[in-house]
Amino acid sequence: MNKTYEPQRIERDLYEQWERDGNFHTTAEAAGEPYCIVIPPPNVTGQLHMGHALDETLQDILIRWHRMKGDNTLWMPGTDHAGIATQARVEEHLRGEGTNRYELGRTEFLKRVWQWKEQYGNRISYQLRTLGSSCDWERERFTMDAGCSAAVRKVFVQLYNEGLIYRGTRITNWCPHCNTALSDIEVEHETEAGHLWHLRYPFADGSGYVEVATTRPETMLGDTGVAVHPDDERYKALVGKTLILPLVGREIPLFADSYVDKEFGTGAVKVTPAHDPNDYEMGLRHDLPQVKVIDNLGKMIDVGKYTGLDRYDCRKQIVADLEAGGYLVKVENHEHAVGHCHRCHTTIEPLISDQWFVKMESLAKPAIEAVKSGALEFVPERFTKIYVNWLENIRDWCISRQLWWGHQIPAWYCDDCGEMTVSETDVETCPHCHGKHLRRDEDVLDTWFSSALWPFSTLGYPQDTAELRKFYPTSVLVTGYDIIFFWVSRMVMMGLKFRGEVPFRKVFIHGLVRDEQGRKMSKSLGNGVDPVEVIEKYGADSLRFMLVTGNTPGNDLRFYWSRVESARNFANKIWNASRFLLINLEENSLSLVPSPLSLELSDRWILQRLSKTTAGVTRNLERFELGEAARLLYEFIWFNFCDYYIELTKARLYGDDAQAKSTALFVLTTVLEAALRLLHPFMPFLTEAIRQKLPNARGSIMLAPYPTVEEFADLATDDVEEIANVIFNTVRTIRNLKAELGIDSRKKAAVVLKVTRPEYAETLRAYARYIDVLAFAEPITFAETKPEHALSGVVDGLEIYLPLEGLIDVDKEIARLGKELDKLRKFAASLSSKLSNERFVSKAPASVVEAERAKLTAADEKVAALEQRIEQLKSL
RNA sequence: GGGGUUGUAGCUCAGAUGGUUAGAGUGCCUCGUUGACAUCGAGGAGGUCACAGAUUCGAGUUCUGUCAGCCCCACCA
Repeated sequence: MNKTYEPQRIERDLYEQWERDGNFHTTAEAAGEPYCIVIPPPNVTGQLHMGHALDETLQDILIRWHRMKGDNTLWMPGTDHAGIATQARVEEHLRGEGTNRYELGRTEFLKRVWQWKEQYGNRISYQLRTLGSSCDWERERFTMDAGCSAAVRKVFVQLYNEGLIYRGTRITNWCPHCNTALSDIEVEHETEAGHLWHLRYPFADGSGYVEVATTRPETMLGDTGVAVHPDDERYKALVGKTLILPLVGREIPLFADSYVDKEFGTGAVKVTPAHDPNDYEMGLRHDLPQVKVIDNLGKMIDVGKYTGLDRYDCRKQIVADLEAGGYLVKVENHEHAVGHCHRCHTTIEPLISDQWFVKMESLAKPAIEAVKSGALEFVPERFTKIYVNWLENIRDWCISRQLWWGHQIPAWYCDDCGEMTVSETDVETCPHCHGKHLRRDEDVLDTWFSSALWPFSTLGYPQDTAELRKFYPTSVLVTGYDIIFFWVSRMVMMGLKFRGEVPFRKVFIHGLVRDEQGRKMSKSLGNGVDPVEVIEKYGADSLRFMLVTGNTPGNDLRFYWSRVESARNFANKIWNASRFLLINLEENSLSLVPSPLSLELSDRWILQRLSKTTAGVTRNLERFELGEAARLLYEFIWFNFCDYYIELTKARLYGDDAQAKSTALFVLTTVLEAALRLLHPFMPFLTEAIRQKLPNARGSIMLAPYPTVEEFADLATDDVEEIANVIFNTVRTIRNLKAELGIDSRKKAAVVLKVTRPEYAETLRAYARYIDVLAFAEPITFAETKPEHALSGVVDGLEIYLPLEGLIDVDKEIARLGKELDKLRKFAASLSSKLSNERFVSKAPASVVEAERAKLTAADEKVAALEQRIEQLKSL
């Protein structure tokens, strides 16, 4: 066994062993309560980033914990076809080859995307493996595999038949760069510094003009009206008159609509129904023509000399021309929210086009009901509100995308009779006219449409499979807060609609991983840390431990290399503690179970601590407080087991008493083995590697039972924490005193103890050797008197003296003790004032009052001891 | 314009149901190479828990307000 833990040497082998042995796999028929998590499918051609690493780690912890608990545990893996992202990637690649998708044609292009998928599709799965993710890889799915595609078809057709999917001409968010429509949530609004142009629109009869204000002057080419508020006194008399659109010469009406805000700008709004969602609505209300002046690529069309200009170049030109024509009144600075494409960040252009939509209202209602009834729970709870608020204000979902990579919409148009047919199976003959001239709708579905079905499509839907019956609803969904709207809410709606039950009982939400400065990790900033690199350097366990500790559910966390190192140090500490045990086991080929078992104080203490740690870890896992659970383990292993317990076994291990030796080895092994099992969900590789070397363990740790308090009930019988703490406090005090005098911590010092609390006397005498060992003291002397030339300290129940004739500066010692005394007196005073407060004594629970009294007694004892001591020193 | 969230040691963060003299990691200072571990051990400095009120015997923890930061949602041109 090497002196340092080297994860690189073992992780791959262990993972392969687990996978080969089928440890990740389960069946619907297996024993145990079903516990299932479906993975948030990463982009099939993407690569692992820190966000995945966090997401996977949390899931793997829950999965491994439940598997060890004996549940029938399934972690369903898979990938997402990621329509726009993947298509854009391949298109970029084609550009490098000097071609494009239009040149290739749809069929050939799709072939290329599938090839691309074959080439890069496994990368992410293998990267997940390096993290230790215990997914049931035999069941790996893809959103465009046959089963998921069948699910998509079935759901689409049923929703269409029920009137919940419809096709319509609407104004939608359009990305001129991606050249497709987007749903509302794919648009990111950002406030930008822009301008407000005030323009003059003259009346046709020459009786002056109306001044309008706009942030987008170029759209004036498509204006078909000007609107004012019906109650606006400034314009009341003018409503109904005709205006002449500058530069164009078109006659447009001045009309009244209550949408207009009298206070904003001039109170008059130019109306461009084809290029603004609000204007579109007003246009419908007032029967205005829709004049389209911007095309799908953001270029001007059908506008004379402006035709072909990019929308922003056109803006400059228009403003110049308006100014030249005397139509520009003024330009103001104006901050306003502008929509950008969620993927490429291009400014969104609202355009009128034919799209497919899902009617959301009736689907949203049960999804809201699900959280109100408790069928679905968010962890942390605050995300419930965000979810409900979004669903309550939901608008129809535009699901068609003008892409080629994705689930093509199953709708066919007949060129003979003009009818449309929506069908689960491909249509070759028009059911209306029996014509053969059918064209399939070219659009594909929003990627999130298939993701919405993920919890049941991966379990076999539309087939009625054993898995679906066993594991649906799944137990927990683990995901970031950034996709609650995109994904979580839609899964809930679809799950309720098509399975009649929520897709998961709980949603465990986590935050984003940020860089050291708290910035979001992003490609463009180049500040992302590659988890694969972290794993190569420090091992998966260190990365996992770093990701899960030091933060709290739902909150963002920062990535620090120093925190990875700290986790690595922890791994190394465990490695070396294990090495210590293994070395000693080897040197003592003793029976592991001593007979009779003769536990001493330190054994009972560590077993008690193990039992309490088990309870704490379990409680925190149950509450999804994974970081707290990990912290408890860290403290137990490092501070209790390594710092104290291991040190205390050395006397026995290096001594001659075979039975004592055997007991120590037994307890060491028992505690370490249990701690490894407790830690396994967090650090799977290290714990497996070590446990395989232990004599009292067989089989993989991942299939071993998770520790319970009951497991240690026979060993951890009595609570010895109080006396143990007295001993440890004594140790700390002696160490302090030595440091005070500049004595090397490893240099042995003589120590005299004066026990003031009789109930401690016997135990302290019996275990005084613990103090020798931990504090590097000469064998302890017990005395009834206070040695004169000595440093002194007090802890509950005893006084401590380090006799150092000749080395003690009495005045300095008096001053030091005086300071100590002051602190104690203050503490005692605050306690006694609290206890003399009648309302405290009468209203606080008896146990609290009792505890405070005990503290006061102890403090008073110490005060008295210090006072005596100071008097004694003064009299010298 | 709504909603959420954060403000605790130099830095990053923990602190269930209100009740130890408020903790950890990291950084800093002083010591330390007898064999589990220098990826370590011992000790230390460092915090009026953003501010102001309220509730309570008791508030880092509950409530209200203020200030500061971050995030999400939203069709004022």
